[in-house]
Amino acid sequence: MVLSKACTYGILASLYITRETNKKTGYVSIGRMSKELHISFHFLTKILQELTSAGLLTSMKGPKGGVALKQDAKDITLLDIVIAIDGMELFSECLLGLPGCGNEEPCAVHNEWGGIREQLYQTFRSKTLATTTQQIDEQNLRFALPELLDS
Amino acid sequence: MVLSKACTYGILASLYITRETNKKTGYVSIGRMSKELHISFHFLTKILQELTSAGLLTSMKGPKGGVALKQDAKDITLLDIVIAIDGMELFSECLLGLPGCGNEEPCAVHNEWGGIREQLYQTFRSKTLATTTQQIDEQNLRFALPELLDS
DNA sequence: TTTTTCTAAGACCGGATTGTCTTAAATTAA
DNA sequence: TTAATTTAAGACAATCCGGTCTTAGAAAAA
Ligand code: FES
Ligand code: FES
Repeated sequence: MVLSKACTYGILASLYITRETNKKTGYVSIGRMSKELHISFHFLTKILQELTSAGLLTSMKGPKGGVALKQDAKDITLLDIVIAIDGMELFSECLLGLPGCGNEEPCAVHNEWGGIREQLYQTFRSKTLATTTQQIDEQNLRFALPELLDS
Repeated sequence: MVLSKACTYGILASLYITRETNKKTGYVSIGRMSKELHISFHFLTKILQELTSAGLLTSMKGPKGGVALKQDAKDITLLDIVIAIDGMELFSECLLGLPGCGNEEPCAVHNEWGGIREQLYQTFRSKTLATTTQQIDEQNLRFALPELLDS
């Protein structure tokens, strides 16, 4: 898996928060969010805490509490979220697992991987929460896990 | 990590076997290989068994035994090795972890990820053990883990 | 003030991956 | 035939990740 599950959940949750913020002001309840995205409440809470301590979200306890974007949606990129949860490794590591990926000691796939990795980086960097939620609305894109039906 | 550690070891080992085969004929000792690549002998053995049962390698027990390529080095691609160990998931999964990646129900990064994923696929597919070892020799590329120095 | 509704924090468990070890079996060499 | 060398197979431990649960603490509502 390219991104950890925690990271994908963090992205989906951030998009959800952005969309809710567009509708009404105030904090978004984690409980409600976990139900609508079909993500475990406690697990989601842990992930959002990471985003909060990374300075991307703010939180408020108590009734009417929840989480909210700390910055404007157009100033937070998907890259910010990826880095906050998974770190920078994806964008600096050798595809063959050799230590110290770089042009000094390239491995057999370094040339190709360097370019691909850069595209991945620019993709995340160019997508802000604002532009991405706009695309979701305009093109009816998916941004939530499906309801899991117990057999 | 994009590829599992087992998968990167499998690629490095396959390249090693190919290079040794170019020098002399016969089987390549796993014990010697594990020493030169600095990969745990038993772990490497397990990985090579997977490649053997996938039909990419053959093995022989006893003195003068070891592993050898089952097919010609120009007929085995890095993609064959990746698929044998990690499977096809990398090349079909949604970057945001949503089930059923496809054009019918795209997520917010599907367009970009689709192209990037395809480049990754074609990179592995276009590199055979023969062409890759040739590049390694011509360009002095890395293909082994560094010796780990115990502090 | 008291209760209710929330997030914060962290202990805890299960499964997958990584890595080690032991034993068995096959082949060669003495 | 016997001993040495090598892979095969699988048990086993350690670590990480995903996920659950419990308790604490803050804020609002009653
Ligand atoms: S050294 Fe391997 S990808 Fe850069
Ligand atoms: S649906 Fe997400 S990458 Fe294809």
